[in-house]
Amino acid sequence: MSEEEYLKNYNIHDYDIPLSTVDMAIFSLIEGELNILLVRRKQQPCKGMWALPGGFIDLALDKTVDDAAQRKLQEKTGLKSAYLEQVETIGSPSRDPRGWALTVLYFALIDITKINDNELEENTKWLSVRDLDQTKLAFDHNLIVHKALDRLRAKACYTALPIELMPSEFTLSELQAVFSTILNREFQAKSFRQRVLSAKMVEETGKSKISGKRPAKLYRSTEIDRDTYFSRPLLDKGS
Amino acid sequence: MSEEEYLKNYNIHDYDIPLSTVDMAIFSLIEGELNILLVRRKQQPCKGMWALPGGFIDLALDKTVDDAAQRKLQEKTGLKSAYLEQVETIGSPSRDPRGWALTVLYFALIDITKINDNELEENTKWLSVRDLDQTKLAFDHNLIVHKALDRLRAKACYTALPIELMPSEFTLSELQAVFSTILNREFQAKSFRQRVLSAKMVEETGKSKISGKRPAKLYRSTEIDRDTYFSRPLLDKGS
DNA sequence: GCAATAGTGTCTCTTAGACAGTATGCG
DNA sequence: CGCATACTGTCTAAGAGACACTATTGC
Repeated sequence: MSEEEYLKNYNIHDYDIPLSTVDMAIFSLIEGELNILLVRRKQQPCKGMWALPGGFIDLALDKTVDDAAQRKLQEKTGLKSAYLEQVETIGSPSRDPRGWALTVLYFALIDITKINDNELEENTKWLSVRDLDQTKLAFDHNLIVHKALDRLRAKACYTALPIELMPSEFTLSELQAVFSTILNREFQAKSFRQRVLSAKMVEETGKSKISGKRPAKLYRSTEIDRDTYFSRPLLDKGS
Repeated sequence: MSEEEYLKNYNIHDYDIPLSTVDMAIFSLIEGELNILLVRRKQQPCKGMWALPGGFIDLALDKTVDDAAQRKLQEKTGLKSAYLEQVETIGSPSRDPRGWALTVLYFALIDITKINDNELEENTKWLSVRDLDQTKLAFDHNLIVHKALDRLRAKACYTALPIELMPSEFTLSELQAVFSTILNREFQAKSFRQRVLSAKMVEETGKSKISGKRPAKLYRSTEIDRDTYFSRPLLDKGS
């Protein structure tokens, strides 16, 4: 049989295949806390429960899996661009009552100041990651949100990824506070500044932020930051 | 409508969903070279071409995606255990002529001395990764094998992962040679030994390997190696 | 002894962390 | 001025790389 004949007779609906979704762990910083976006499920299954934003890959709309993630991000936040990274794909027959379900988990880091509150859909809320363990989410979302968090924390140890959570201009004290929040440890101002400056992860804007006390220089992120590593990792194995 | 009613009426075959596969980049060391396992496709599509081992997730056999990867590994190599890591999930409407196809890519690191050659299926071969670019593989497998290689190389910069390619006992000179092969750079014996020993990635067996010249101490991998980081990465950004 | 491979002593350089000290704003 | 926050000077310690050196085998 030729490939052509084979394809003519091939019908995907003849096979049992998993249902395929994308789930998004969308993180932002609100009042110094790491938050994650949740949506209340409007439809069965798990109707009424809080869940990660996500949904089926749309074979007509999505040219890649990343496209599906991008589309979900835009549907829920209105944002066309943000840092997006695939974390892991999880599948099992028991995680969705409809059957063997496979989901591609992404995390997104967004600058909360870019969000118009009126662009947020109804039945949508930000939850501090501190409160995650007291919140029962739909499906296995409690589990997978931790996978996304673990990835974010791991990457924060050796890259400047948390910069993606910042507004376009920020002070180094603010950035240091963000790393402290994510990694749950304190840093010395001297060595923190040395790290991010010598790795050229940020550059001066020339402007300053006047906030009552001594003005702080404002920085912006450079282009080269996503896969720029610290010369030594911010070891955090202990905590 | 209750969840129960909803599920009763739900039929996955009513929807257009991607076909879902697992692909395996199985690496081993043969004569000091990193090799990858390829199989010649027995069936349409791409019949007769060399491809990564892989196949459909079997909803009856596989309880997780990792199970599917594990099953494929065993079918092709006979190995029940090996280091297995999910790399990335790739999907698009064009990568498989049968339709929108989603594949979960894994890499496996195996100790070649554990393979019985007669357990290898027919139409299976090891290819040196050096020769990959001269070999046209089925589907987008040239592309995705590079994703697996990139992951392996990135992890070799900061973890002891290449130990998984070694036999159960090995000398530090041999291990150093493996890192050199993978990362394509030389290392100083002094600092290399210092790194792996101080990170407690290996321990002495008490035995020695007599290979003509001065005997070399034999080491085995410790339990803690997979996510143990070097205190500073083996920077390799240049090459 | 010699060749070859295994493994070490020691110096230098870079960088993280500690911590005290200086700088610059406001009231 | 005092206070708070921003930022720096300087010392110490750890670890990586360079490289010469020693160690242990077979022949």
